[in-house]
Amino acid sequence: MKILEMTTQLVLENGFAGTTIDQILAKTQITKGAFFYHFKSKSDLAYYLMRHFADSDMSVMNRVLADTQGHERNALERLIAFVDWFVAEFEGLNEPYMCLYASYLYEPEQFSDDTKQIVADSILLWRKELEELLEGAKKQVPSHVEFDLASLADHFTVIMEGAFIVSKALNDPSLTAQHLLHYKKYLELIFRVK
Amino acid sequence: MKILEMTTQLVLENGFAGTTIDQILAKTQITKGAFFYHFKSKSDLAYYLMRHFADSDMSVMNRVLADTQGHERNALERLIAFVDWFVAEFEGLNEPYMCLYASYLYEPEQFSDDTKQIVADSILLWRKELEELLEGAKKQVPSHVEFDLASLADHFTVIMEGAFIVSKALNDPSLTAQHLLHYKKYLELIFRVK
DNA sequence: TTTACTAAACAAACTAGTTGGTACAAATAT
DNA sequence: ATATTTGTACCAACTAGTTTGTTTAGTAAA
Repeated sequence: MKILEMTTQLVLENGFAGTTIDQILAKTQITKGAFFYHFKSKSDLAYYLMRHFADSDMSVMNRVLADTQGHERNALERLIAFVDWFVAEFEGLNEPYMCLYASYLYEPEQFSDDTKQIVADSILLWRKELEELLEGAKKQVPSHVEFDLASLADHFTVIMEGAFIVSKALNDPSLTAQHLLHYKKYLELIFRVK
Repeated sequence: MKILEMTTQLVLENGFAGTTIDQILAKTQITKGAFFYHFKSKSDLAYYLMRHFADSDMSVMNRVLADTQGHERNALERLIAFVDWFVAEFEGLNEPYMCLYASYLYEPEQFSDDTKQIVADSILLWRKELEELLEGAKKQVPSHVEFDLASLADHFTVIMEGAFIVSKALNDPSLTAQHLLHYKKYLELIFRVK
């Protein structure tokens, strides 16, 4: 929905508490009446904003999983292709990407448990899917280095989120892709790819 | 200062825009008169809050740099000892650590350029010091893997910041140390330790 | 006598949310 | 086939409460 997408932009710039309904009205060109027709309250908006963001995020993840399914015979190649997709995606940006999960996590008192649960569930879904990719690679190429599957899966998300922050701090969008390449290199070293 | 430290806690829970001066007065047990005696405005507070946080951060970094100076003869050991210090530090926490840099970066419109510059400068100081540690290690143990010094230095900060977020999302303080151990393992693989 | 406050009242601006209405299309009744 | 009702989507103006910041008059101590 247009309102949700435009408001997400405002929230990423001002924080949720720092975004006023009047700002949303000015940006989306709707009236207060229309706003409260669609949302019971500002905190109701917070919930739908996060649902929308998480839905998009999950659908990107699933699309990339589907797109890399062609590599089925080679699990390690598929894992690398998955990471490469995001490298390419973030190489194409000309301003730092920002994530609504992180935005909400840095003002947690503003949100209901329901809303925060969406964040946790989304991150656990990234863990689950990456864990499967890693497991496949591990079976195919028994690694000489020991590692915990879930933790190495989370490490992808950790690097993404951290890269968004450092990119933003230094106003250098290219950093995100660079740090994903470190994750890729780490995997290659673990699986002793040449 | 007591006010700055307590207010930082409030800001990390509510965001800066979401923290009211009345909340600060309630928490610090000072009066409105005292608050405006110390700070010209709320945005003046934002600046001193960040200065205080960055000063603490830089002094931790410098203390750990000094503490690991005993390893001078072995640059790689010193680098690893530096990382290990933070692993130990974050292993000892029983609630997720949160960083004011990230907090400010996720509501950038709330702050003056001066304030945001402190964040950028601090991150660049981490880069500078880690770059030197990495350079020492590289000279000592010419690595078989190619890497960019600045980027691998930033990668430490990236992993820290990302780990704070994932720790917070899953409410698992132990994750931060785990992900720093991934950075350590990555360095060991790059420098073919073991 | 300057520094560091306290207590309380106050104002101007802002903010979330309400109210009472309109426009219009689809469903239902006559 | 026409009239009436119903529901959806919206608007403009208003209200109640909050928030930042000021002011004033006074206290305690170094």
